[in-house]
Amino acid sequence: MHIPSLLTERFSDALGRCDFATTIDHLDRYAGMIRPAGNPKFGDYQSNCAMPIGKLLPDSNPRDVAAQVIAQIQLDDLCDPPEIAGPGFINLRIKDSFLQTQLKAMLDDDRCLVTACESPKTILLDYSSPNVAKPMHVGHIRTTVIGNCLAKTLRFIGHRVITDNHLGDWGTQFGIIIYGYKHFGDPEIVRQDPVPELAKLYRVVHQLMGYHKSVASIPKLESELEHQQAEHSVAVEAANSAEGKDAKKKRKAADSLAKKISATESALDAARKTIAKTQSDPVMMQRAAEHPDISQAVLAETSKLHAGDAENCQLWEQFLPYCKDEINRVYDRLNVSFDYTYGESFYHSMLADVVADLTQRGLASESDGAVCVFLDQFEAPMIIQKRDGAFLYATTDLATLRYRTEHFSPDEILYVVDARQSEHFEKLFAVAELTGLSDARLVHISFGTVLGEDGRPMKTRSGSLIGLESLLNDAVDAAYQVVCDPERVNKLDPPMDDDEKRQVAETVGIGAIKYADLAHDRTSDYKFNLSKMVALTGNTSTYAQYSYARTAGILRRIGLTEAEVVERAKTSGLLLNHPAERALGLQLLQFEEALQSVSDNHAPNHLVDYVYATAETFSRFNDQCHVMNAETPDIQNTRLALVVLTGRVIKKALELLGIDVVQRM
RNA sequence: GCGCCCAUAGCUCAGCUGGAUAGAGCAUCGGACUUCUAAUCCGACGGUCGGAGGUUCGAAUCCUCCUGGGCGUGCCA
Repeated sequence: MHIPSLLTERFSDALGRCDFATTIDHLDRYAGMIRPAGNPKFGDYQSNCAMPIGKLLPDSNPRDVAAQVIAQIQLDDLCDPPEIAGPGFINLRIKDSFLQTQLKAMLDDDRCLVTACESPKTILLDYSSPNVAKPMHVGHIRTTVIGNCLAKTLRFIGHRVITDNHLGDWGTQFGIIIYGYKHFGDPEIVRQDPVPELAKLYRVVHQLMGYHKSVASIPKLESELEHQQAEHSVAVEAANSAEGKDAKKKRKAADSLAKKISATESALDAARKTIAKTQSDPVMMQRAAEHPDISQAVLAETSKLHAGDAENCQLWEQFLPYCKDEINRVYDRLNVSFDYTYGESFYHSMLADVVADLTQRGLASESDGAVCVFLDQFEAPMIIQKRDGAFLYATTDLATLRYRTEHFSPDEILYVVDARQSEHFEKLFAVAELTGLSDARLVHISFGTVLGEDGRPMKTRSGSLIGLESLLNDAVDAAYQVVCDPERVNKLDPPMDDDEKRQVAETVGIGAIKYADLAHDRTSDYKFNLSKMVALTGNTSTYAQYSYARTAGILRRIGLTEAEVVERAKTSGLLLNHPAERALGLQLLQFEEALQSVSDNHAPNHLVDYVYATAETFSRFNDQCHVMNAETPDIQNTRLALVVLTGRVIKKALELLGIDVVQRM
């Protein structure tokens, strides 16, 4: 049920019958100018087509155009008589009888009256794609949650969706683990308890690498800082002695130097912290002394792996399943899954061929020892093979694109990846175009950064990234505080046992993080605020989940199953008597509009907005329209039907967002 | 230097691709529970949409410039 589409058809017909039909091009563009009414007093929808058409006609005005359209349009079954307002708006109010008929039909439809799209496409979604062997952190939330939501929504709309988690399973992080295992590992412990042990080995080697890197960087940073400070004082003097426009310019230059100084200072600070962390631990200090060239050694282990060294390949094969277990634990908890998990390693054998192919066709060429694809639009080329012969992620992405094109022939490929990589994707898409690698529509679904309270990318106090699991735990703990608040829980009969409490806390806590992420516009950064996310009030998952629980509670209380409610409503019919009933009914029929908008714009926040609006409309209904004390049986049946439909729609919408519901909370 | 992105209420954010008086949520203040869970509902307060021009019936939205922030920028991913 997509009411604007219905209205668009009617307007299309009407416009075609108007006097100006032959003089105006693209009439359908104007027919489609249907929007929800800006204000309830104007009705439910409005058409804005008369204004632009009026502008195109020399001896006519928008209100005349609107009058002519209204004279031609056939809307009797759908709307009350349309009204012209303001400069030429056509205001439309949906007939109650239409809403009632549709809601009745909705009772029998497990798709909540969302029709499958007419021209399904094959859409491949690339999302999540963490590096295995490395703990998942806060940065993985967005790609995972947004990708999951888009995949579910597009699939529900009727597209053929293929999800592929492009794991980083072939990079330096494996060199790290292999090195750690060889030097600090205990085969027995790894055998018995592989997942935490490998994670520990990763942390140890990573810390040692960080330590040496920081030690090496300090003198450089210090001299850089000195240099910058000298430059700065010169610049300040120059600014002070200059006049007019010149002074302003020089002042600006000085300010930009000051900014560079503070950046260098914070880099120094971070390096010192890293060093201090290792220095405070005698065991680690000794290891650091014993492994001075650890970074190079790790790279060497990685190269050996890539070159097919027997021992390293065997270790990689041994460790990979455990690393996958580790991330799968998080996916299980997030309730996220993929059709395919071809990691980077899967494409390893195809990389040389990609380079050879492009070189042979004259599209790639050697430059400074590296193999590059030069693109007119970009200053820097896309490098596909390093001077030392190693391949890069650009190479892997090309190989991946070729494989996906050959095996899935997708109409579209969506890459759900951080906005900071947009230039990489522009280049990748340009190369794909240049080389004819794929005819699919390639889209970078970019997203902003998760920031801390201070507006800086979210980090722990010591400067490291925040682990995803601990974040989830915090959210669940916070949710538990709410769920177990005795004042609330005591109202429930029968009382909640510990098991149910824990389950509700898990569902609410995980939901809170996902919901808050999806609620923001995909492309903007947002500040992560746990206490707001699990808050009891406002636009949170808690509110939506609570609304669902209320619908379930009403049915429980009245002692009827969904099927029984549906049966009753079908025999007695649906009559919208109260404004709150009507508002809720209309809201429920707008589900497809929300999903369409998510799909058109790859914008999950539009679905969040819809969920919130639905929950809000239900709360208002719940406040004003009592079900048990309804004046007549027919009124009660109508309200029960609305309760059931609301429950279904909220549950389905949350499901598409990747969020579960509970029966009571 | 070059490129991309951003600036909306005290705070956190929307704003459906140019439409009517710019909206939510927090926060603040004031109302509403003998009734299906008050995690609710109803009001009030709060904005020169960073600034200046331009495009037109009409601009937070499109164009130009300015200011202030963020990110990226030849061998990491």
